[in-house]
Amino acid sequence: MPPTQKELAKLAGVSAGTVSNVISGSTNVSDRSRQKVLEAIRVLNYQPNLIARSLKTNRTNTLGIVVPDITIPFFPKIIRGAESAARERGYFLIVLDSESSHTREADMIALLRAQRVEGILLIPAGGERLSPERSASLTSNLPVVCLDRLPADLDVDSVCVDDCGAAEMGISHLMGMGHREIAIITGPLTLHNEQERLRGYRQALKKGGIPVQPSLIWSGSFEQDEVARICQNGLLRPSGRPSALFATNGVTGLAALRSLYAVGLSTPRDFTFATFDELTAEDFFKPGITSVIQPTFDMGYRAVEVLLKRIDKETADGPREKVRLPATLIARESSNTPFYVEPKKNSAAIRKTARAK
Amino acid sequence: MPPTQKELAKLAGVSAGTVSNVISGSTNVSDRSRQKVLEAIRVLNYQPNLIARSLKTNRTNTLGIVVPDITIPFFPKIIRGAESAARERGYFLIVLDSESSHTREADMIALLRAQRVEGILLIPAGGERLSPERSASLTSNLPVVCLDRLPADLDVDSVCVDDCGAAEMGISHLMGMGHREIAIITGPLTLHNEQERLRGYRQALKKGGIPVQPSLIWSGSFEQDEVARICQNGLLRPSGRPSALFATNGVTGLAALRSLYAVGLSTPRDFTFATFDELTAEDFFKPGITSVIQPTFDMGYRAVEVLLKRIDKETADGPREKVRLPATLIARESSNTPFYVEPKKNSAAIRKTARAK
DNA sequence: GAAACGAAATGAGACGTCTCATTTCGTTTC
DNA sequence: GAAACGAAATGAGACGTCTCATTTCGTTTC
Repeated sequence: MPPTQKELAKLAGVSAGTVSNVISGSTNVSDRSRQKVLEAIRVLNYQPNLIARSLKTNRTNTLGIVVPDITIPFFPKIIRGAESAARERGYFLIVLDSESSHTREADMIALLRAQRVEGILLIPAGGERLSPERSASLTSNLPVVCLDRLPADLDVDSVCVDDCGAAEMGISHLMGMGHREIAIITGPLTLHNEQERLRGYRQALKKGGIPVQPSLIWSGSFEQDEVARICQNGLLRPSGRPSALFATNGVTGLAALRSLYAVGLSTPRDFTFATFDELTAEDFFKPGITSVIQPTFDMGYRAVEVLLKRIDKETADGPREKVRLPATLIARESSNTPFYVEPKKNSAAIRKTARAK
Repeated sequence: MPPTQKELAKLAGVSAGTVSNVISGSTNVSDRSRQKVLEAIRVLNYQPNLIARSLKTNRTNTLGIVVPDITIPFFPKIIRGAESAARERGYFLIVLDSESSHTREADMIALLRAQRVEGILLIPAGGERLSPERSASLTSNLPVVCLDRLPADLDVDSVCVDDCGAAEMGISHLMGMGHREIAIITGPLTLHNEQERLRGYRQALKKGGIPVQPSLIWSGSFEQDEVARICQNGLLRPSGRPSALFATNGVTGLAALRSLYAVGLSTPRDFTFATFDELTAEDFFKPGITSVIQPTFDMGYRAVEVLLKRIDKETADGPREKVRLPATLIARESSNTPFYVEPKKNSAAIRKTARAK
């Protein structure tokens, strides 16, 4: 059994209260007593029992983060940022994985609550929703900051990228390269951020005076097979293959690339491509893939800041924070070739690709 | 404040002891009392305070895992396996990141210890070592299972891949394709597993009757710049470029590929390549990269099994377990072209590459 | 040197839970 | 119906820490 303060007190020849005062840094301790206690700590290799302390102080100095799938590289990057901010402020961060299941997510939150964490960072799972009452009760009296994906029906603090604007930037880039037939493939549209990104697509087209074609909106999934099916369907549209494809997240984007490669199409030869998120080892992909990059570290970092503000009694009553961070576009080979459409000769548009060089 | 058992007792009209008996599942409770308590739990939305329970029972049902860098995809996969095994047995898993620093690793372990986790999975940080006494004291009275990287000076339970055998398999594969001048690039050789993989290299060459050339052993690093320097140096050897390169881990392997691409060399055109570990989105790399794949999920899963065996009073005294799991080789385009060496004509070997159609 | 004062030290009590010895209760047996 | 018995319920005490009211101590002041 690890040593306790009582044993320290005995060894140092002072009372247990004095030991506690030394450890918690009270000033009303004489140098002589402090030295004796510190010596005892050294001798017994004492480490405070944080569990007992938490029980008494009702503080755990611990935050929790629940992510949908820790094996998707996007999330560990956010965790890194969150952990950094937490540590700087003297908090621990417990990482849990909901495996993209709302049920499991509820379990994880209940667990963190039972562990008496002081607040939670939540990247909501996709899939089936809990009833609103259920999810409200899960987080009642517990500060929660949502990251990346925002629950439609919950009014909470949140940190994410300016999804609409970021998508618009990506699409504008493609339009700037001369594309007019730009398909978009999304993740599940039950996710709020996916909806926003789709909105950004519409917005960009509108600004560019290009009509939105329903046959170019491929509303998608995170599943490889499903994405493959969607791509196949999309390619079959009567007016032919689009010249460019934009994916609203890295998982779907990678799945789409795989599917298209599988049927013999490659970028940039057969289609121009850009995607949300950095595909891992992106600078190594041949060809390089144009990406809309989210500031993952900052997202985690900022989210902890917002959460701690909510936890702090002084500032807990502030208005809901909705942090929107800007994304960055990195243009690479998959999209940086200008694309020209010849003036219509007959009903079928004729496309040609001209390579600069 | 969340409701307590005392409040439950008041509402249900029974004593606090009975409430506790219901919650902890004792049998000596009448159905009538049990129903009343359960009803009270429902009404108050009671959740047990795990902190208070832990203080009393001296059990936390929590394990910790410390990884060097959660953003390296290899580690989250291990975490997934560990979390799975832990959950099945009713344990929670706290994930911490040592950021490859031994000092920070020590802090993380101290933290977990103060949190009174029941055991630790440790993937040791590289870099500067702590003194043996220090690291021994860190883990005294606390079950620890080391994963992947084994500390040379600590006798602990461990789970890792058969590093030597796995490397031998990779090298044999290259030899089987006709290569005789095979360079190996490693991570820091302070890591035990890197040493073992290098040993596998020597062993494979020995069995194949090929002499080991010091100029083909590029002892390396995880840092991109350092790896680039090492590759450059390696290429300058008097007897010319090796025909094949084997990397002993994914991080170094990816860095090496980048460096070589940067100087205009590509695989498989200019050199044959294989590496430990799956490079993320590997099936998407062009060309596909031959990999020695570690059973990451299983490693995490097995490690928790070993750890729990050590925690369980019944089996805590068993002999040290040294689990060695087999790796798998997946041959892809970067290495699956047979390579022929023409019989020596003069002192300088003439190489030629024949591509099977 | 007694009184006054502030600093230092003490020790009781509590955080929410579980355990276990003790008490209460209901049923069975003769 | 009293005695015996086992099941059910109770309540005191403890886990290790912190807090805070109280006490002790040492120094200063007149």
